[in-house]
Parts: sequence; structure tokens; C-alpha cells
Amino acid sequence: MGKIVTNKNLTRKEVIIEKAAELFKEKGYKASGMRELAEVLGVEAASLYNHIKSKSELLHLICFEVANKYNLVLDEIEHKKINSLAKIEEILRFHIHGMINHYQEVYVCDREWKYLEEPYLSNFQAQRRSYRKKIAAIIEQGIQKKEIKAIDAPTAVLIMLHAISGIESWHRSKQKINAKDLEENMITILISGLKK
Amino acid sequence: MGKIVTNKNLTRKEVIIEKAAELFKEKGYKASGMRELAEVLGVEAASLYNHIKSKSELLHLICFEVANKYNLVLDEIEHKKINSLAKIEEILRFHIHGMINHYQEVYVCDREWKYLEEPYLSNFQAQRRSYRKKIAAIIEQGIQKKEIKAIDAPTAVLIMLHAISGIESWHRSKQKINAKDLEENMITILISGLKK
DNA sequence: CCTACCGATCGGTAGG
DNA sequence: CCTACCGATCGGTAGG
Repeated sequence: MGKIVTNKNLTRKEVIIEKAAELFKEKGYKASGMRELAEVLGVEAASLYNHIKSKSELLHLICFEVANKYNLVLDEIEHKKINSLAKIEEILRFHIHGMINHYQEVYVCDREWKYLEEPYLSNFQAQRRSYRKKIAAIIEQGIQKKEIKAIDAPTAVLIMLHAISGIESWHRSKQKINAKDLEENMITILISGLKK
Repeated sequence: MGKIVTNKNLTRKEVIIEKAAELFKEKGYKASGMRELAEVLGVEAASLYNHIKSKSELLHLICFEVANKYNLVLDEIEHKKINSLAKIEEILRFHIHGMINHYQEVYVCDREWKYLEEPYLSNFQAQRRSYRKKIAAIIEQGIQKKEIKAIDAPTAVLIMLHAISGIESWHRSKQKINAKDLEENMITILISGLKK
């Protein structure tokens, strides 16, 4: 997600997408108006349509950029020569970093994907299911090898991923602990929840 | 939440609120239309306004009914003569039951409260903060008494509550494990994540 | 509970 | 990038 983080050499379209993610995150997709987005960017609403096709295009660009990145990283971790619990820890840390550093896009992808239009909606849901199944499979391997306690793997995935998406409320909290401490606390709790 | 579960002796207004919770849960508050809600109930949109004041009244009735119930139960658990870890387990089980049995209302309260209007919004946010602080305080007591490992209590609260709200995706999953197994798996993972 | 209708706002287009 | 404007839909009201 280098493009998003650098804040330099962004095309006009990329800037629009970035601001859209912020707005969608803050107010929700349906409650975000194109006139509002335009105002943030200092133009009239009509001008946005020289760069984008529609409001819903913004949503699917955001969702699929995140999804693609996550799929790529998961595939990498999956094939590493480390044990299952170590893989789960890497996945957790990657997700935590995502919610700390790119939380607008990640949060929109997590919470607003249901407003995607077909065929993007079906495609996204399929990717999401397969993503979770891959993580569940790693957990199941860990259970077989006695690295992880005997639990229902899909339930463990559900807990992990939703717990991490809760970092959104950390961003909004008054007295935040620092990011590194947050990460280590989350890892401690979640990993010892799984470890045999 | 007996009124919600019985499905009998409900006033017209209560039926409207119940259906509104289902609709808001499914499509989100902003994407839910009053004409749509009316259709579910078999009436014209205008007729709804003989029973309710506004769409936003529906939202705050849903959110505050859940919030009141949760506050009541938390106060009960807080004062029990059991150790801190046992209190946390009871809180977790109560939240899990809520997301299994009354998930529409609970989910709306969890995810759509940001669309509350003032003064309800501020009131709700204050209640939410205080609710989480109470749970964090119980965790901190547990840490002092060496029942719970030395972690950041607000982070633990964040993990627990968000993990449980993930039960929504269990409801939508094809091959669900049964509710009791789900509960025990969640308790196992979350409690052993906390236990010293 | 209905019909009839309101003002506001929405995403988006035409044309320059 | 703008002005001007569109059809559709929104929450909600009047009056019966």
C-alpha cells in the first residue's frame, strides 16, 4: 500500500480515492455525499466525474485494493517455512499494522463492502470466504501438530479478525497507548488464546 | 429482553421497532427506507407515523433498549461475590448470548449508533465509554490479584467486545457449528487469552 | 389505516 | 474545471 502512504506523486484520481476512503470511513458509504467529497477536495461535485465513473466505483476501488493486498500477503505467509502458530502470528501482525496505518481503507473494506454492486459484490464475498478458509486451514494444521489447542478453527478466525478491526476504536480513544504496545498486547492475548 | 423474544402481546409500535431492527441490521440505517419498512409490515409508509415520530426515533429506541439492558446486567455482575476472571467470563457469556439470540438489535446498537441524533448521540457515547471502563476496571482488579496476566485492560476490552460482535458473521455462515459450541469455543479462546 | 403530495437532497449528465 | 439542471427517491405531513 505504498501509494496510499506516501502522499506524494498521487494522480488526481488517487487523491479522490484516498479522500473518499476517509469520508466513507467517517460517515459510512450511504451517508457520504458526492457534494461532500467534492467539498473536501475543493471542487464542485460535477468535476469529480471527470476522474471517476460513479460513487460505487470509488467503493470497489477501495475494497479491491485492500483485498488484493491482503491476499498477496497471505499467500506469502502461507508458503513460509515456519510453524503454524508463527504463521498465525505473522497474519495477526499484518492485520494489526493494516488497521493502525491504513485504517480508513481497511475499515471501509471491512465494514462497507455490503454496498458493493454486482458483479463486484459476489466476487468480493467469494474472496472473503476463501481468505478466511485459508487462515482456518493454517489453524487446523496447527491443531494437528499440537501447536494450537483443539478449537473450532472458523470460530478462532472470526475472533481474530473482528478483534483486530476493533482497533478503529483505539484510533478514536482519548488516551491511546502507543501503537507498538497495542500490537504487543493484542498479540499476547490472541496468541495465548490459541496456544496449546 | 423478554418483550423482543416472545413475539406475542407486542404492541403495534413494538412490532415496528422489531422489524426496523431487522431491516437496519440487514441494510444499514442510512440505506433503509421507510417505504421499505412499511412494505415489510404490509402498510403504507405514511401509516408508520401514527405510531412513531420519525425514523431516527426507531434508531434510538433500539439502541437505548439494548444499552439499558446491558448496563443493568453489567451492574449485577459487577457486584457478585466472585473473582474477577469469573466476572469477565459472565460478561463474555452474556454478550455472546446477546449476539446469538437478539443479534439484530444488538448489532444495530453496535454498528449503527453513529447515526443517532443529538442529544441521544452524546448520551449514548458517554454510556458506552463508561460501560467499557467498568469492564476494564474488573480486568485491572484481576491483574492486581494475579488472576489475569499483565496486559493493557482497555485493549483487552476492545478485543473481547469486537470479537463477540463478529458472531454476526456466524449467523450468515453456511455450515454453522451449533450455538453452544460457538459459545464454548469463544470462551476457551478469550479466557485463556486473559488467564495468567 | 389510506391517498395525495411537499421540499430537500441524492447521484449523475450535458455542454462548454 | 465550471454552471445549470435532470429524474428519482428520501423522510415526513395534511387531511380524511
